Amino acid sequence: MTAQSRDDAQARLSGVADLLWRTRPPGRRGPKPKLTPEQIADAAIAIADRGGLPAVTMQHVADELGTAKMALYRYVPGRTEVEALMLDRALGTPCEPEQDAWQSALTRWATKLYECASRRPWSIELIQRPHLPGPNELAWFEAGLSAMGELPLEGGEKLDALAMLSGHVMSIIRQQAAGLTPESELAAALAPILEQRAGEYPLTVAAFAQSEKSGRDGALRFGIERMIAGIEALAAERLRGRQSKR
Amino acid sequence: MTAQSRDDAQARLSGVADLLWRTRPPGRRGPKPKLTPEQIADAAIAIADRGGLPAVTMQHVADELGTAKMALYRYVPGRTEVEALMLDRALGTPCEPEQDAWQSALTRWATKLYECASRRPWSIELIQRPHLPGPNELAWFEAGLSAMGELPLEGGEKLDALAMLSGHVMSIIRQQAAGLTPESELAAALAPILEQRAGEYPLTVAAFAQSEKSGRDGALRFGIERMIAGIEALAAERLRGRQSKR
DNA sequence: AGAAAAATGCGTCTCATGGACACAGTAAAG
DNA sequence: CTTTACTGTGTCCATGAGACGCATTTTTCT
Repeated sequence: MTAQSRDDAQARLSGVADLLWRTRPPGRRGPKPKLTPEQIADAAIAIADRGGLPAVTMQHVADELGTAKMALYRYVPGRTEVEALMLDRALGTPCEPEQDAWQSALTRWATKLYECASRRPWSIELIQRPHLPGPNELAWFEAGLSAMGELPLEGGEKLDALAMLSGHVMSIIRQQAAGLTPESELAAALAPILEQRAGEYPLTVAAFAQSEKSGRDGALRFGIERMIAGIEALAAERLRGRQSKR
Repeated sequence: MTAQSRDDAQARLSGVADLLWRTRPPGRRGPKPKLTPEQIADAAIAIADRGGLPAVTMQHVADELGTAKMALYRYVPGRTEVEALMLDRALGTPCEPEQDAWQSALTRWATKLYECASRRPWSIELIQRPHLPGPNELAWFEAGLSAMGELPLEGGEKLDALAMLSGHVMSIIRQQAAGLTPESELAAALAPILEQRAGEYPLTVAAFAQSEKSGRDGALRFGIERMIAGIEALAAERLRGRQSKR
């Protein structure tokens, strides 16, 4: 990595950090700002909700707000930062943790994450690229850890567990956005290929046929349940180890 | 959806299908083609390996091959199709399934997938967007199903299990690409924020501290093991159900 | 009050990218 | 040897991110 590109990265990161975490001094002199970074983010979100992430261009955002494109750059260093703001606003604050067993708390956490993110499929595109997490993202993290309260795992393992669960949620949302429903064009294009080459992919063809017949739609739940069960097995193992040491 | 956009989608899909699944008639008259779609894909792969997906532009690919940009369009409808070819070539064919217990077979499958995809981080970016799967991608699928051979699950559940495992693998690769290692700029930018706001995110701070101290690096393995354990629990449940019915 | 300083709104330019189109050259088929 | 399908590529256009400069507006300081 060149010194140049490292400096660039640093500059970009501190720009994002300033916006997300508000280290900016409140300007004094000069004309009143007509906009705020938040308004810009909201406009961008509105556009993304209608036309997806690719529709979010500086021009469109400016049109949405009724200003000139270049005016936006007074409030936001560039497109990257707009996306960072969009993401953290879209995530929102996680809901309060109710006090119950870690199994149901974690399940609820993952389910809520799903509900929240699947309302804005573009948000997972953003969250899955390298980025500095914002306040809301960290709050979700904190909430997840809190749900695992008395679970007998190390800190690092809890982080891994959260990564596993959130990764699953996002992967499912992507899958749904891709439209692997039998009606989608994608499935329509794949069907004849699969049919023609059934010999080469016998298990795949069989599995899809069986899955369509029973009309399954529980990939999200299936994954969450298996993961919880897997964590439960580890926890049980740990407890057993503890007892035998005694 | 408008009729226009549906037709566009159809046309794009059939272009990809022709390339990936070779339904093209071999041309006869005229000059010999100087290139093949495969060469183009390989050039694009070389570029992506060096500079990531954004560096893959038609211009760069043409430069790499020593031809003019517009020459590429004789062999490939557009950028989308180049990416589809890149992906399927990058995936390669999955390795032969050895005959052993489904647990180790599935674990090996996921691990191989990891090794293969983490060599080319850009491939997960491609595989995670809506696309028509190519021969190699389907072969991986088939291999995964074959690994689950005698596992007492329905077809749909097996699909869900594969989605869960592959989702985890991809999520881990993304995480590593983002560089959440303590040396990365991203971590360096996050650290002071976390420190300053330790009060708001106590569990997060604690978990990261604990995880750094023990130097954990097993997120991939942790997830795979938990998932296998979770599937195992389900399988055991099924078998118990079967026996009690008898 | 008046001047200086600081901040804003935004027009203009540049550069990269994907892709449409046309035209000339080439090699096989009749 | 003409016809014809197919190839290589130069030209042109639309769209997007962003640098830069300038006029304008407020606040602060003398």
